[in-house]
Amino acid sequence: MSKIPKILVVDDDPDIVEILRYNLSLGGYDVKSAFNGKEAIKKAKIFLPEIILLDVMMPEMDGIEACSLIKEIPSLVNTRIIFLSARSEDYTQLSAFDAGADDYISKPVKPKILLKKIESIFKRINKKNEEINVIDLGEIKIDRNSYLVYIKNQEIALPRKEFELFYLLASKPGKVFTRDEIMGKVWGSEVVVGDRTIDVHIRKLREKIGDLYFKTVKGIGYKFNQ
Amino acid sequence: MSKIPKILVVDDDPDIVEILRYNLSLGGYDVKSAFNGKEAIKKAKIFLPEIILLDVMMPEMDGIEACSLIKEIPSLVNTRIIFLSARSEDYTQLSAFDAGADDYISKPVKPKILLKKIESIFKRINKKNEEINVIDLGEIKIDRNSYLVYIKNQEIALPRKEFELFYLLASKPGKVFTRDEIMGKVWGSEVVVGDRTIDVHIRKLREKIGDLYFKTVKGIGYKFNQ
DNA sequence: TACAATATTAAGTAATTGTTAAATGTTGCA
DNA sequence: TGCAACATTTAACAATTACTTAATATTGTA
Repeated sequence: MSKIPKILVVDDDPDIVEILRYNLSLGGYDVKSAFNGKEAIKKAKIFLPEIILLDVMMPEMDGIEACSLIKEIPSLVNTRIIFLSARSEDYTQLSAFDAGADDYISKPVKPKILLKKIESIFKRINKKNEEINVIDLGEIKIDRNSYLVYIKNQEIALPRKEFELFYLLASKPGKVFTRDEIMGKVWGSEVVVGDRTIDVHIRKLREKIGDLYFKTVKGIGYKFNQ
Repeated sequence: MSKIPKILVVDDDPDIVEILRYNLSLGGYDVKSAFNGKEAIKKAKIFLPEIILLDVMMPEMDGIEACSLIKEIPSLVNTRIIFLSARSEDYTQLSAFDAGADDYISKPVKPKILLKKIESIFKRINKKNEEINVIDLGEIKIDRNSYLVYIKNQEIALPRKEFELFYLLASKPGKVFTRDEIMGKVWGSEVVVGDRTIDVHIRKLREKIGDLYFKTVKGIGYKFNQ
């Protein structure tokens, strides 16, 4: 599923391009480069990178303009753009974000920070692609954006663990989730909590959402029934 | 609404001034010129140009100094300054941007590039003035141009951070913004401030805008509800 | 039935957020 | 420059909410 992540580096200064390219390659990314806005757009269309590192200041077409144009290309709507800026003042940031930038890094770029930032963006990308933010089962809706649950159009707010548990079970109605599975996905595999914890949370859901929806499968786990 | 855009050209070399003036006039701009930093400031105050083309190297007062001074004149805060530099080395760029420059063009100036850049800057200016700078939710209006908020037609001035936070939350009513998200977008992903900073700002907003609008989603973040 | 698994409570513990006031930074102006 | 006004951040503590546990009751099934 996961191929090598692609990054396009754009800066008019060949030295900077080289430094970035070197560090990113070491980080295991597939890197290509461009030296001005026009070239960047041309290459981006073909290369289809997940991330573009874009210098703000470039002759001919500056980064902000390039960013605006890139954001209008359908095949690149999901491409994240990170600005490289010489200063981190408000003006630049604002223009950058107006133009559709997703983040920025100030020069001089420190390799560690760069890699960390890139990594966190990829994490974000993958997370976003995996998760569907709204589960809609007709009578019941679960909305990750607002962290709300709607039962027959009535709004219910759930605490985090309850929400996550509900979200998990409702993601596949009818499927039995084992206790281990629930533990791993809602609590994380490193957390150690007692056996009754899950039961208590199920109980709260039964209280708030409705008893009938949650079926115990003794010896195995739980399932959600519509 | 749109009158003829005004540009002030500043260079100690009369030939360059003449070339620029000629080309910009052809491009349909209202052009005036100055031959040193002092004269530039004097003329800018009266002429109120949208853009100033400023040579970096000039006798008496260099472009960077002039730029700093211009940026301090209230009536010229929105004026964009473009540097003309003989070389595109990092040092010059850095100083220039520290001084508040918005862009630069390296000499020799190619007319086509110049006009394109000027055009793109005007585009940006106009875009900025018109565009998404106003959030209108009926009872509540948030105007980025004036940094003012209107609640039931009552005007409220907010400090920058409070404004940015409010603007962010109100940009997607109902959406929960995680603390990380808020941190990244309002404070910048490189800034490190304590945990309570966001809470304090939320508190101020609740005080000034209204308690009900801002909902805490414990363990996740905050959301704005209309 | 017996007993292992789950349900139910209430209470304890932990984590997160709210509230202040004071410290620190900024900015504009005399 | 130095002051004054304001903005921002911090720190300490309070309040709230979430989560877990422990004790006990109940249930389902071999």
